[in-house]
Amino acid sequence: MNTKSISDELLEFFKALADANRLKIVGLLSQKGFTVEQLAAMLELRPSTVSHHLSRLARAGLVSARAEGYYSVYELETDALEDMARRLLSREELPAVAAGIDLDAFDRKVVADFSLPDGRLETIPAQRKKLLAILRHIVADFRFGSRYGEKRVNEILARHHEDTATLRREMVGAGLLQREAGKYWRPAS
Amino acid sequence: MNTKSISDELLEFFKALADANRLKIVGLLSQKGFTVEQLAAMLELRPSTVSHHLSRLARAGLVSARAEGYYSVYELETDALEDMARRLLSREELPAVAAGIDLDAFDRKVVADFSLPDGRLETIPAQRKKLLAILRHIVADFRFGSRYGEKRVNEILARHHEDTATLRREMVGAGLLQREAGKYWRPAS
DNA sequence: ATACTAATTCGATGACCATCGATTTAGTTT
DNA sequence: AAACTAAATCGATGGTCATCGAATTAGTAT
Repeated sequence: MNTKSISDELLEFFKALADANRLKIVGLLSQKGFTVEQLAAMLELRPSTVSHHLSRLARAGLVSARAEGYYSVYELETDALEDMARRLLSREELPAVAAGIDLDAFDRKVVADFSLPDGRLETIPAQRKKLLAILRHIVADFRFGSRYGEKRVNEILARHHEDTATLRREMVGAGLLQREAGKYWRPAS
Repeated sequence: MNTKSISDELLEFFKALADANRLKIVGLLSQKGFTVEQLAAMLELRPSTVSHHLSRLARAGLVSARAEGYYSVYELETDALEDMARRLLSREELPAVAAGIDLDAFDRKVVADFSLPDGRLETIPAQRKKLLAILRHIVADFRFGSRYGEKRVNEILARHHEDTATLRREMVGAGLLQREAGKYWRPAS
């Protein structure tokens, strides 16, 4: 309600400029101010249409109106435009747009696709990317700092799939579990 | 056909980013490369939809694909994005968008609105802005460098409207004609 | 106060396009 | 070669929005 999110603001900005006639309006206003009538004549549009475009540009903060006698003269807010351009260069803005998007959604989808109703795996995926997603899911059953014997490891893996040998080998291969002297553990990070 | 105009290029750019999901895609790709599948899972869209979005972004030069095993990994073309942002700051780009737009269209429309079929004025506009448009039109009948007597001035003005006194006074008031010692001329510039 | 005028708002219409499911394509693995 | 899979393409559908004309508003001039 109150503060508009960064994404919304960016979106509003791009949508405002994503129209040929609005781009032309901005181009014209970059030279000097114009009235609605003048713009309508130059663009061969109806004043009502131009008014609509100007209000969209104004919502995005790109233009502002100044009353002058009969007319209202519209002018370009060059500062707002430069601000936006600079923000695009800032390298912090774009990642912010993706903030809040669940990066693990893919893993979860893969797990769901390969899981039976009881939570066990129907099959072990052959494709590398999906196998890794599954393995990342399984490794959550191991605690950091604990050391497991091979028998205990197999018990845990068996909750997901009977082929514990394959799972164990892949877990180690992917670096999700480490092994030394017959003991397994989950490496930090 | 050959070269895409500056306006078209800018428009393509803005339209590519004027969609919430495409903005999110750009935000995600600003962190690392992703496959169509992964993006689809994260955005909760169908792969075909994501593919469509990516092709639009690619048309605008904002992303590119790299084949990797089964998948094609999409990556952000950060250079293209920075180029665009810099162009927006350049202060030469926007006026170029308006290039080719007829700045005199307003004047011509006013002249047309107030002219009778025979080319003479129906009335002299009361509004300042429109009166000036008419006067600028009429002054084209006077040559630079010539000096006109009042009688000759009236003859020329009478081609447009019978009230030559008003026209003459307004022309001088607007600075379109200058007068000294009973002679009139059209000042340079 | 009355008349006039530019601008805005409103309702309707048509075009564009985001999205989907189905199909096809390109490329990989066995 | 055959089987498989991610991605791309296609056709259909629904929603958004540019555009217009008509009605309304705000503000100026007579």
